[in-house]
Order: sequence, then structure tokens, then C-alpha cells
Amino acid sequence: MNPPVRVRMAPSPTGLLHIGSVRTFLFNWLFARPKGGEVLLRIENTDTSREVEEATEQIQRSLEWLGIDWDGPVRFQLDRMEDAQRLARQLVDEGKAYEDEGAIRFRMPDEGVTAWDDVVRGRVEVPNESIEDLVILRGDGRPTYNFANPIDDMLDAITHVIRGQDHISNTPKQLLILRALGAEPPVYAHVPDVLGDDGKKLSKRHGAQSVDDFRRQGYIPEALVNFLARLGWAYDDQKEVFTREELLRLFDLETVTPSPAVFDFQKLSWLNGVHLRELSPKEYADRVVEYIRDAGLDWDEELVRRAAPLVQEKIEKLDQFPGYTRFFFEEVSPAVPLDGAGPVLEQAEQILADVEPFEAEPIERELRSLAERLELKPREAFQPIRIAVTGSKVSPGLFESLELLGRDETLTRLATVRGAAA
RNA sequence: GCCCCCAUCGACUAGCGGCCCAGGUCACAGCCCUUUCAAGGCUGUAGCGCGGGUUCGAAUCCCGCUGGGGGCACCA
Repeated sequence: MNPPVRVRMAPSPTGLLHIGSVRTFLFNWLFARPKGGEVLLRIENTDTSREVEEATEQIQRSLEWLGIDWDGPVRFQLDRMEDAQRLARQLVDEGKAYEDEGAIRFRMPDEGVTAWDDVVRGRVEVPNESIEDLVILRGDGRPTYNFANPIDDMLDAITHVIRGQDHISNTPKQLLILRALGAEPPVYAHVPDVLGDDGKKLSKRHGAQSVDDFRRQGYIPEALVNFLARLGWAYDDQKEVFTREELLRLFDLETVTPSPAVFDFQKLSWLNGVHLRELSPKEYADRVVEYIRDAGLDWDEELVRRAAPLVQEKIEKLDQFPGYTRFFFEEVSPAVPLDGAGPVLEQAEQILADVEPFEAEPIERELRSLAERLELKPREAFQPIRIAVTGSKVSPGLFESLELLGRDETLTRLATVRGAAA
């Protein structure tokens, strides 16, 4: 029987949820869930201000949107304040810690090495002489991070600590504290950082940073999760696209790379397009509707739903939707000159006035035969119509667009520009 | 200064001694398809940081160097 697994996701309540943290949390989640393990959400707070409360809400919303769930109530580092104080006194009584100007310091060994077998890095050894005696309790009685953290892990019975590589140097300290407390240390796994294209840690100036930023820019959870999982991990030498279920089944913490990875927005966008195209038409429309609403656009939902299928294959991020479909919802004026297009537009107008029914297929048939009669290449004949009706050189499929726009509106737009184009 | 971590195409990675004059994906370039834009198909450019070992044989193992990154708080 496998021992029960319990991991924890431990964000700092400072601002919005950073995408790098999300990657670490995702690894925790992907590691624990398939084993039937538990996932705890613990806020690493040092105070209980209004900001902490808001950030906590925000963090939960982001995780929910991503589909990363956790067990039980959200915990807070400060909840263990009294335990920390008790344990610190215990260490003093046992001679393992001592008072120093009102604070309590943990006594680090002077010789030997402290080592552990890191799941992603292998054996890591740190000479004890390089570790200074650590303040575990401040003068005001509050525990410091490197004391509160291992105590929380111990009391929560965490079996695997999967965290960012910036914690590597904290690990020997925490390990020594845990041993002094007589606790069985958890297994540690330090996952690599996520960097921007300049080799620095990903931040706002790289374009996006928080889950909210990505959401606003039209990325969907499926793509983000897939992309993040592939940053620092690969299943084999072929597979790039993973569903959440596949990741749950195939992810392996042991094969996570130890080297840091650069966040490639272009590849994320590509993946986003892939996952967007894989959604069912219904699901796709739901996402578009939600995005449009969140973007503050007051567009008719029914029309948005009908326009959605016309661009499912064309956009890779939801924020491109308005650009392609705005003409369905708002008046447009051609942004491009239509010199010499008068005849085509006039005849198209006549034809479109009579097509029955006013649907993509018959519309296409009639317009194609018009092009033939005029001895125009398809694009020469269709492009002016597209521009006249959509206001742009780029649009969803012309015939489907006309159908959705409707006969009346189509004819009106044609008539409006015809004069100017003559 | 001290400690720790990392090192394959521009990017993400496969590779765990011979199957690799290094494979896949994004990006980029060209071609095809095509009503625009996409999507799709095909082709191409491009990489094992350097130096020593070990070995019949090294991208793969060892050492050094160089280059990145993190840490050394009564921050988390």
C-alpha cells in the first residue's frame, strides 16, 4: 500500500496570483491527485489585514478558474502562532535554541553536512558551517518564516513539499529544525523557476504575470494548464497537447527538469488556439460569451453565440473575437478604398436582393457565378463585398457572414458604399 | 566574500555510452491549399558553452573553467 500523500499550495497573499506560483501549485496538484492524495491551500500570511483577505479571495478565484482544487478550508500560517511559540520554548528548554536580545535563535550545528534527496535535483548537500543560527521567534513573539513553515508542514502532516527552487537554501534550515523537533521530514522537490525572455523572473513587464492578466488576454484554462505543465516537463519526444485528464494520468514529478524555463507567450498562444478549436461548438460559444461579458462589451448574447462558430478556427485568443466580429454588432465604414468596385457591388446587391433562401450556400453559388460572368477571380470579386459589408479586409467566411448579417443589413451596407465606390 | 542550483536549435524539450553527422513542438522562411484571415499539408534554416579526462566509443560518466540563477534578514 502506498502511504497517503498530502501536499500543500502555499501562496503569499501579496497581490494577484503569479503564474510562476500557479505552475508550482499545478505540479503539486498533478502529483497528488492521481494518487488519491490531499491538497491543502495554505496562505503564508504574517498579518491579517484587509489586503490579505482580498488577496486570499483572489487566489481562490484564480485557482477555481484554472480548475485546480484543494481540500478542506483555507489555512493560514498565523493560525499556528501559539504552536510556534510553544515549540520554540521547548527547543530552548532542550538547549537547542537560545535567547538573543529578546528573540530566540535556533542553534545550527558547526560541522558536518545537511543533505536530502530532492525529487527533481537528486542529492543536495549543504555544509552546516555555512548556516548561521537562525532567529525563529522575533522579539515580539511572532515566528519567522523558516520556523513557521516547517511547523505548519509538520502539524499538517505534509508528506511532500513541492515548491520553487528559491527555497532550496531554506531547506537545510527547515530540515534541521524538523529533526530537532523529532519530526519525520517530508520529501522535498524543488521545481525550477519560470523566467521571462530576458532570463529574469517573469514579471509584469513581460506582458502578463497574474492569472487574471492571462484571462483578460483571452487565454483559457485548458491551454494555460497544458502549457505550464510542459514548462520543465515532457512526457516523451512527441506529445505536446494534453488534456487535463491526460496530464493527471501521465505527469511525473520525477522527470521534471531541474533547469529554469523561459515562458514563451507565442507557444502559449498556439496552444490556446489548439484548445479553443478542440472545444465543442456549444462550449466554445459559452467561453466567448463569458469573455465578451467580462470584457465589458454589451453585445447581444444570442448574436454572439451565432457568430462564435464563424471564428472558432480563426482565432487563437479570445481577445481576437471582437476584432473579427464587431461588424455584426456595430455600424462599420470601409477602412479601405473601393476604387473601381462599383460594378461588382451593384450587381452583387441585385443578386443578394433575390437569393432564396438567404443562406451561405445559395449566396456563395450566386456570387461565384457573378464572378464568372464578370471574368473576375474569386478574390477580386469577393474582396470588395467583404470590405463593403464588414469594413475590413479580414473577416470570417464571407458567405456565412452575409447570412448571419441578414439580407436587409447586407443590402443597406452595400448600397451605402456603392455610391462612393463608383 | 561564502553557500547552493542550473547548462541540447531563438524558445519549450527528447536523449539517461553505441539506435544521434542529435528527434518533436513553437517561432521563422519557402511552397501547396484557399473568398480574406486562419486552419491544414509539405520542405527548409537553426543546437549538444569551453577545456581536460574515463572508454573501443560521450550530448550522455568524472573534473575544472566560463556563463546564468537563487540564497546568506527579528522578509516570505
